[in-house]
Amino acid sequence: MEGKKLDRRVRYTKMVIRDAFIGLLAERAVAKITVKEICLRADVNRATFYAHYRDPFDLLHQIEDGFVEDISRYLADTDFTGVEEEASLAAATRICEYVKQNAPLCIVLFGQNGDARFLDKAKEIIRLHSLKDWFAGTRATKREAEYILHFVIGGAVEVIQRWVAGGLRESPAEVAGLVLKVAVSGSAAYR
Amino acid sequence: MEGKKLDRRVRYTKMVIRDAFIGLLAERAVAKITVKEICLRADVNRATFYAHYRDPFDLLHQIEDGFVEDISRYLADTDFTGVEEEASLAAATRICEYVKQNAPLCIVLFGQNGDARFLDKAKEIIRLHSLKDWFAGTRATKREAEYILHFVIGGAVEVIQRWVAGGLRESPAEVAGLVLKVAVSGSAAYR
DNA sequence: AAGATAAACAACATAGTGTATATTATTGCC
DNA sequence: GGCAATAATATACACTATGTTGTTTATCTT
Repeated sequence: MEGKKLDRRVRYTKMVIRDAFIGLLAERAVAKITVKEICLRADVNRATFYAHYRDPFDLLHQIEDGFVEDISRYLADTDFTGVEEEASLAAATRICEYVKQNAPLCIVLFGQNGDARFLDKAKEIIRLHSLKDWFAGTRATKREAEYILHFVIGGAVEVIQRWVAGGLRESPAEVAGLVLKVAVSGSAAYR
Repeated sequence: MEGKKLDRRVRYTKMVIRDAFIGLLAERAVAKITVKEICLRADVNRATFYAHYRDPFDLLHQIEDGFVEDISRYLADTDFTGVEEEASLAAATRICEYVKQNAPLCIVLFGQNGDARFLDKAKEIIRLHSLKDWFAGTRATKREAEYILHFVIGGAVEVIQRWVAGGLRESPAEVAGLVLKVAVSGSAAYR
């Protein structure tokens, strides 16, 4: 995406702004964070912030989009051929692994101060990567099938959120396994 | 909750402020809405706004909490004795009915400009009303059971969100039925 | 080393905030 | 109906963050 390598100064500036912002985001919501604060913490001139971002929301969205792009690429890089269910499990595990690897960022993005749009973006990515599998061989109507897909992804993301909030105590494989099991067989799978 | 009857003037003022705010919320997120705008639209003095609310977030949270309280009371008023699954279906249907009855408000609260915390509150309410049922007779560990519950509620709310966003085309009973079916038997129920 | 580019600095007009005061209008109640 | 209470208004205020601009300084690329 980023066509050319950036000037070291730019990279540095963006990094400190980003870090300062994420630090603040751990404390409160974006809406309560001012440009002034970010710059004070990052030790960067306010005009410099405006040279790179429109406002704190723009910054947040860039961070979010970067995350979504990364995870999307991460999934695209993997070949999920094989039995449908095995492939799905592999994909789910891989997502969980990515989350675990990027824990510090995920904690704020999925946490109390993250915004709803990010979650929607994340869901959409997962949706796109699992669509083909879920639509194959269903006897549900098209509309039902869509609702089911939304249900499953909504549930999956909810679980990942809880997993992150709880400190990532289970392994990625465990979480993925549970999610997939419930997604396929429902809560009855545990009765 | 509201102990005493309010002065007519107060009721009127709160109503116009609320309406003006919801109108604005249909256009953009809370963070982008100013007190000034709300007052201009509501034709109310700015000082009057501050007499009732700290800021637009406070207003939003009051609206959200009112919604959650209402739905909570709505559920509490209903007796859900009977077969576990029947009772769950009745509760789910009732929630969907409530949403449909309050469609204009739900569209903004569940919509693009709603905040993540509201969804969390809503999920928590549903959780509290379904906890007893889901924890009964499971062979899952406690931790697994909690994840499953979160999964199901996350999925259910996701479906309701889509249902609202899509214009409430299905009946409450249909939506509730689909949600419950997937929750219990998973996507495999439709294979 | 030289030219290019980005950051720092400082200054500015603007807009919204939150609060306080005096004034006017409406309400609830005897 | 009249009156005390209370809410809303009009207005003014200091304050803070915003977004922008022009200039200077530091750093990068070649």
